[in-house]
Amino acid sequence: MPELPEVETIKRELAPRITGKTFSGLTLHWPRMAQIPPPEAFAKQLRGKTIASLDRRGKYLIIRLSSGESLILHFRMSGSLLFDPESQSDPHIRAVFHFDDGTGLYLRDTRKLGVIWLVEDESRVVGRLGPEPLDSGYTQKAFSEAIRNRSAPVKAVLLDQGFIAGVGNMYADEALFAAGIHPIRKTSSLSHDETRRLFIELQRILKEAITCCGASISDYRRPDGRPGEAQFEFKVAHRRGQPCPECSTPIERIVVRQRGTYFCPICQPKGD
DNA sequence: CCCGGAACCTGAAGGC
DNA sequence: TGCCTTCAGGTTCCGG
Repeated sequence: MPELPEVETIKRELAPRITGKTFSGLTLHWPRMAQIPPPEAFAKQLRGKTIASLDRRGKYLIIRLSSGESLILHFRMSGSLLFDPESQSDPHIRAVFHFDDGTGLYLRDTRKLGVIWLVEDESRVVGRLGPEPLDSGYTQKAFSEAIRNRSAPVKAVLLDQGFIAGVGNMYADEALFAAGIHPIRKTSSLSHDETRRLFIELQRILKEAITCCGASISDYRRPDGRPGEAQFEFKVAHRRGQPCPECSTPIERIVVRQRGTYFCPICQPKGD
């Protein structure tokens, strides 16, 4: 599931390979992925345009074109963006972005939930996102003040893309474990020290996952097809029943806001 | 406003 | 072994 570290990895590894290339066509095997413009107009609008730079906002990959437009992709649950893959007839390839030098970008997405846009105004797509957790301008003080103004379970607030951009299920669980906070604690009840620890640990977890090139727990792959390795650093995420690395207590799984949530009942006390 | 739930999807896993 | 059900989760939308 591509979250911030996975999309950041895609951006970093893809940028040197495709910057400067010109789109010559688009094959949409699953047309419904095209949001704006509609599928029948997408290829025509993209053809002939050149890639100026790559960027990321939250879990969105932004491919900026020299025309001023932006090609934006969201991988949702199972998407990967492969550059000239070995198996170009893979049945899970849902779209192919062709370049005029014969190379191409292949969007592989088993569950067909990924979406793409081609827009002049990026804010139509990413305009409601909250701050970037690794933005140097986003301070621990701003995070702490904002999160204490909410009253929902802290896990739910971390997943709210309008509160903070790019944090998904895996890294929310890892950050809460590292900060020693139970996922269903109300944010309004968190102490100043707890919100400070949460901010610091969230940043550390995300940075380390980027260093590991993301987590390949299911379909996610890097543009060259190799898996990431951040999943080997997980202490609670997807580790139900396995011993906590700190205290050996079995990791538990509960459901918070319809999402599987992994935590250590000893290291992350619920309190009252 | 806030929350729960459904829908979108398919492959894997679990139950009997 | 095999059929059927459930689950997985990012986002959006709908209803209470």
